[in-house]
Amino acid sequence: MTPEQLSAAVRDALRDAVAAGDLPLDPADVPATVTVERPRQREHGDWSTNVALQLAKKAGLPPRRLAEVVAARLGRVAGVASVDVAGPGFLNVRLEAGAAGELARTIVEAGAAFGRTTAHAGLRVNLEFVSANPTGPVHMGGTRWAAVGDSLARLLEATGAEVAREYYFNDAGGQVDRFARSLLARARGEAVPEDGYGGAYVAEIAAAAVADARDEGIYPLELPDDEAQEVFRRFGVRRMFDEIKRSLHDFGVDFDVYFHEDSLHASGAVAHAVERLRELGRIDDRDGAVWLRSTEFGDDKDRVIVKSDGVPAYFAGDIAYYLDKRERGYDRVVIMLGADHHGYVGRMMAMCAAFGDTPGVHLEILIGQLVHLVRHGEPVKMSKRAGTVITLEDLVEAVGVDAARYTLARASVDTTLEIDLDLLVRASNENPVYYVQYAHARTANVARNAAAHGVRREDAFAPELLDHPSEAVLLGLLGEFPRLVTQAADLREPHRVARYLETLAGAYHKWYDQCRVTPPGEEPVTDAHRTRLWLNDATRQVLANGLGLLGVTAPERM
RNA sequence: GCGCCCGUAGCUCAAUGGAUAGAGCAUCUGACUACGGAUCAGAAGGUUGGGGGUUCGAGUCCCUUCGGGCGCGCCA
Repeated sequence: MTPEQLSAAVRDALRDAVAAGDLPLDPADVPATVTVERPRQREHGDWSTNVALQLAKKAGLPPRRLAEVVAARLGRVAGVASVDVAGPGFLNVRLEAGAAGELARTIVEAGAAFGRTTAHAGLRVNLEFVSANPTGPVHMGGTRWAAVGDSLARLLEATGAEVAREYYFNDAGGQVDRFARSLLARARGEAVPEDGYGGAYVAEIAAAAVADARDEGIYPLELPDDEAQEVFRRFGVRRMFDEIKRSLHDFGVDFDVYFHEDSLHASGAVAHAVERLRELGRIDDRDGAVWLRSTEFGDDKDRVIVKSDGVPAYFAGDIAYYLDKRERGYDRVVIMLGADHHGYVGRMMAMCAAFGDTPGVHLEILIGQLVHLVRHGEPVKMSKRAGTVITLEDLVEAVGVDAARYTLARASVDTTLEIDLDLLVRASNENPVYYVQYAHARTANVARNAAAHGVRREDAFAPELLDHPSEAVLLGLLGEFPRLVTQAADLREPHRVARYLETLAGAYHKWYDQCRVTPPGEEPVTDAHRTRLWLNDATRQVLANGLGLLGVTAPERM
């Protein structure tokens, strides 16, 4: 019996009790879906619901009385072994071993599809993340978003949504000019300007840009400053961007769309967006500039979108970009930003409302806290100027893709994450990812071993034999997976998947320690062994599916 | 000054308003001549920064206070 089936059974018991006149409730007050959860304490049963506590006030009954009425009816449902009323009015349900064990076959037969839902079927989501400027390699903040964002995309896809992963390539404006000047200086063997970019990569990119230009018959070092700078801007940014794309690809993250800020201006999208806002009456012309009256939509001040010198402000690009995404047909525009950009949220939401959309629905902005690095017990000071930035590639080189992605994805983005580089490098085997991966490798090993000893799934499936306490725990966790996926997608919290996998891996290791799939020595193979192989393979499937949602490999051997 | 995020075990972090706040690491004690010991069993470790409030029930919601991080431009 799945939790969904149990939830429906509780609801039906409530409805029947109301219809029979046993409960003084309006039928409309019976919730369509009753929340069923796994109690923390095992003694509280396989599943628990607080529905009696929630309905007590409406029914005008003490919660326990109401719970007892439901318990009497629920106890007669096939597959339910017992129902207890506990504490202030919780209903604690125990399932019969056979009803619970059936899940093992359900999972094996569903395969990779187990955990996929239709919760967001039909929803078109545009998910923008990383979007690091092409003036340097991806640093830790961007790396965190790469891991979390890609995982969120996978989660949304698993719940039926159509997701576009998008990267906003910020190639207009002053930062890129400063980068070009730095490249030029390095190519000439000079020091970079005061406001420029340091770091060894600048010289490397500069050299590559010179080579790329030469291939097209251009020799920037023989050109006057302004022309040379333009050459470095063009070739240098392209090189840098290729580097960024490659490092993300090696990290397992590929984008569907790389959107160039430049193109918004070239295509007239900025002008189009301003025109649209003007039609809607959201625009003021003041002091020679064009303003968005964002204060009418909750912003703390109005915002300039075209400066008095006629140049669009940076914000104009974001406005045009948002409108462009909406016009491309996305129901949800989700943008992931670092905490250092959270001051931007107010004007973005105001802009969304100014277009007549609903902030928080059509536009969603997820703020992730920064990643702090520690080495030798001291915070690592990072400076783009000094070139002491720890990059995505540094992290991968230190611990590998799996451990890096897992470490970043297992914490809530609300947490300012602290990563100790010494610990990560020296004790990388202690990363929880190995605990989970080892559980998967172990399931594979158990299956190999079973095959070698003639334990075959197709010979028997007797779920009532999965009656060991560790099997009840394992089955309960396996049954939670689809709801966990939906919850993690709804809340935009991929870290819940990682935490779940750690719990599942723990339950599996414990089960492995207590229940054998292959009989020891010369003992005969029984239906219990064969049925446990189903459970082993079901666990393997869920571990693999879960790791897949995090973009982490599920190894057969370690 | 205003705004957002955070404060939970020695450390890094979990916990839809639910029952006795959990993992990993670190520390200590145990377990295979049995499917891989990257495992398992156990011990120890907490006034969830402090104080009020709402609720049958608060780490979670509200108010207040302390501490930390980040932001508040006709920069991008």
